[in-house]
Amino acid sequence: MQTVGPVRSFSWPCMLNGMDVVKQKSVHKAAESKLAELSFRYTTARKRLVELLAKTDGPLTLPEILATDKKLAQSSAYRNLEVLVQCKIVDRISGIKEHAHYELSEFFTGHHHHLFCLSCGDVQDIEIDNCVEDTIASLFESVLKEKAFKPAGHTLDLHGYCASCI
Amino acid sequence: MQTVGPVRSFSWPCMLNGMDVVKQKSVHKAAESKLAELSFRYTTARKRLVELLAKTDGPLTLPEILATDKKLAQSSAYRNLEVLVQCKIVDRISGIKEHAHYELSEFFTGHHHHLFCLSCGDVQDIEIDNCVEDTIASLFESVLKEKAFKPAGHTLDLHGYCASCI
DNA sequence: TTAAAAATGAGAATCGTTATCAAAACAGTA
DNA sequence: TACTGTTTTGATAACGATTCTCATTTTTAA
Repeated sequence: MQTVGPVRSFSWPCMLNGMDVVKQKSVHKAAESKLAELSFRYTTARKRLVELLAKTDGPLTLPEILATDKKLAQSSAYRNLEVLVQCKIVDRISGIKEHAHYELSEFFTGHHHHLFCLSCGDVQDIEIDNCVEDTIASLFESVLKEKAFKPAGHTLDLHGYCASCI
Repeated sequence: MQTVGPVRSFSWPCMLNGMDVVKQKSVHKAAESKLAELSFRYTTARKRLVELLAKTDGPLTLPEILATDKKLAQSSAYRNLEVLVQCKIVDRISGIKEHAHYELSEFFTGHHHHLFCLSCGDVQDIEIDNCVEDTIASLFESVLKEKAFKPAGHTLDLHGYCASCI
């Protein structure tokens, strides 16, 4: 069961999970070129990871990834996800519970945020209002003034209880 | 060296790190009563933890806590911090780097957010504009409508590089 | 006091993640 | 194609933060 989500208002190459075949191809192309920039190869194992994350709606843990694609070896998956994160192809979300979650980076999915289920540890994507984003951006400015701190990004995550845990 | 920070605009019992002796006493009183609610005792070890966190400016890791108070045992410190978190006396901040950070809960310190240093893993407290908070609150509303998700809190954290890592 | 319950602390165990290393796959060159 | 050096792989071991175990100590309440 794989559904296509709502269209997001970001410029190319912002794409959605559950993206169609044409878009998936450009994901692979972009991934390959991003890897090449750091002299990494776009191997079969790495392609399988990107493929899997591209067709999945929402971030996955490593056990979930391994369960979905039985051909992936644990140690290689960890190593390759690290490489993909380094090349900004994948984002790693360190959650509240045990396992980290992985998803295609915001380069592909567009800037978004997360819902963390405090009960089961599941993580969902959410988009938020541009006006909130703008406010956060202005917050950056004031932090820059008050503190000697060089901002590089932010996380605005909501914690609560997901449908299956309510 | 222990300084008193700026006054925050939250109702009692919002207090600051580096709080004075009188306020520290009320922290202990509140901690004791919160523990009692769940039938926990306010033991010496727990008091030492609260004392330490109350007089420190910003969240601490467990190694930092043990280094500061040599009388605390590692396993007991972990166990007691867990109890204190459970009683909402302490907040646990799972950072980007290895160790989690602990600080007095927002019940004592007021609602605030964090700066994560991507380089050294240090975590600082920051306060943000009420208007940002309001926007986030309204965000909750829309999430409630769109998803079957029961919100319980949020984190708005800035990632970047702290003064000593720039 | 005394008995039951809770807390302690040293060490062992757990578990997500990372490192190791020999074998396999690959790229470039002649 | 064969050669050579580099990258990747995957099984396994190691690591490290946190949690668990359990005998001992402390505390509570009768």
